[in-house]
Parts: sequence; structure tokens; C-alpha cells
Amino acid sequence: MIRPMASEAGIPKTNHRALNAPGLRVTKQRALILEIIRCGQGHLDADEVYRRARDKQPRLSLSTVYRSLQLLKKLGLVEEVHFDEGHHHYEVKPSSEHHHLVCLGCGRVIEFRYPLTRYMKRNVPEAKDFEIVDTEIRMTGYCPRCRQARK
Amino acid sequence: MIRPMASEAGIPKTNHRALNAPGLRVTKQRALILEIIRCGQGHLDADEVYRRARDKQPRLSLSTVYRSLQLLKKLGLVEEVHFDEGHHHYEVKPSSEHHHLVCLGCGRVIEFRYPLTRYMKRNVPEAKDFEIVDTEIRMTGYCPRCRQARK
DNA sequence: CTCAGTGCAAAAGCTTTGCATAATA
DNA sequence: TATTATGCAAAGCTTTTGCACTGAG
Repeated sequence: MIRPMASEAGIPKTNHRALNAPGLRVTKQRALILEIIRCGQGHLDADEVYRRARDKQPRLSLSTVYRSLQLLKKLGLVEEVHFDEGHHHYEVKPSSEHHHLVCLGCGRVIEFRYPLTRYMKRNVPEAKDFEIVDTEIRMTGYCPRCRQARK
Repeated sequence: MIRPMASEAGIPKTNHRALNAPGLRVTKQRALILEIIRCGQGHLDADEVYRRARDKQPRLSLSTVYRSLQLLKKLGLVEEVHFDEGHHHYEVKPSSEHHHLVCLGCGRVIEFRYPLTRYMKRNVPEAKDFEIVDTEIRMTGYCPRCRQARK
């Protein structure tokens, strides 16, 4: 194991600090959920977070996962991304802007960095007068491997 | 009334042609739903389509709306767009690429044209090897009016 | 006449909520 | 001890599905 996950006993200091806002309580559940998203290499949905969390805390409920995700979003620690239809995915709020390429063949998601907000503000007149909070691009298509397979 | 909608009796020729694919049948329901999206000035959700359609065809069912939207999407006549969470919106497949600015204050959606797919293919290395089917950008923020109001 | 499409009702996801109990500060 | 957060179960919303009937070609 490369990096220890939150154990029943101890909550990693970074997570404790991040969650310790006024009026909030640092609970094992929240700390674990944050830890899972931080270690999870992006794009987990609520159910995946739930399943992984239950390995450590079998009594955890799905509602708590949803409530925590909302909270983490509000705290700016986690970002909600929209790939397909149906349901949402969550990832750590990244330091630099990045976006997603989704393969329609294998479902793989490839991230790429691109300062699109800045670019858009410069090049799209409609965006100039907007105070932009968030930019989300989702490109769908076929990755090199699946492109071959389709021929 | 500027432009007549589909009436019980006659289905506009353009819609009839668009829907008349092999193995498919041109029904009043489909024609009406297509007409509503075409006249609807973009961004209708399934329920809004349903409500508008019932004015003309009170016996129409919501399932038919969903099934038709799926079909229109598959036929390439209509595009599904994802604004907020919860549910989808539909608009006529446009001839030129465009995207959306969503105001978090008033909910207004502003469209802007931008050939982003082309731009991305040139500038994002990860996208070069992808066969890109669709590009969707959604920028959220505050429009000039709401920006004022927030101060 | 035949098979695709419809309406209705029921089910299936995903997410939220009410309430009593547990746990943090 | 005073609230905040949790677990459980139930409800809410959007979307899908099964089936008998209708209607287009």
C-alpha cells in the first residue's frame, strides 16, 4: 500500500483541516469519503464511493454519501462532472483547469488540461460580460483503440 | 400566428420527409413532437414538450414523448443537451456548432457559436487521435444583469 | 393484413427528505 | 450538553419497460 487510507482511528491531518469549518463537525464518514475521492483517481460516482467506503465502514449509508458529496461540493473540495446522462461523477477540485474526452466504445475517460475559460473570455463576445464560475467541456467520440475495432 | 403548427389533419412536408425513414412510420405524435422542438426556440425538456404537445393531442402519453425524443436523437434531428443536473433538454440539431452559457442567477441560457471541435483537434494533443463525435461546452456564471444585482 | 407505434400502468434508476438515534465539540 | 450528523426507510423525479390495443403503410 503506497498511501494509507483513513483508518477507523485516525483522520489524515489534511482532510481534518479541510473539513474543519465553523459550524461543521469532522466525522469519520466525511473524512473517509473525502479520502476516497482524493485517492480515487477521479470520476467516481456516488455508488462507487459508497461501495468503496463500505469496505472501511460497513454501516455507512448511501444518504450520508450523498449528503457528504453535496457538502464537499459546497466547500469547494470536490467537483461534480457530467459525463453521460443518468447520474453524476465527482472528482477532487483540481488546481488547474481540465476537461474530459469520453470514449463511446470502451467508456474510458481521458483528461486533458486546457485553460479554456481564459481562452473563451478572450474569444467569445457573449462571455466577456459574463462572470464565469465554471467551464465544463465534454467531448465524446472513439479512442484510437476503439476506432480500429469499429473498422 | 406567424407559422402554423402541425394540425390534426396535415403534417408539414419538411417533418414528414425527415421522419420517413425505412422501417419507420410517420405518426401524428412524432410529427408534432418534432414540430414543437423546431418551433420551440431551443432547450425544451421532456416535460415541457409533453405539456405543449397535449394542447394539440390531449391523449398523448409521456412515454411517447420519451420514445420519440430518443428516436429523433438517433435520426440526428434533435440533440440532447445537459445544463443542470436532474434532467435533459432537447434542441434542433443545428447546422453550425454552438454552445451554452447558463446564468446561475436567472437561469437564462445564452447560445454562442464557436467551432470548438476544430479548435480542439488542432490544439489538444489527446484529441488528435480521437474520432470526435460531439463536443459540448457548458459555461456557468452570472449574466451582466445578475452580476449587478449581486453587488 | 401486418407490424411498428401508442397509451397506460408499473417499475427502475438516482437522489432527497423526515425522523429518531448517535456522536462531535 | 447542545446541536450537528447519521442511518434507515420512505418518498420524489426523471426515464424506461411490458403488454394489449391502435393505426400507418
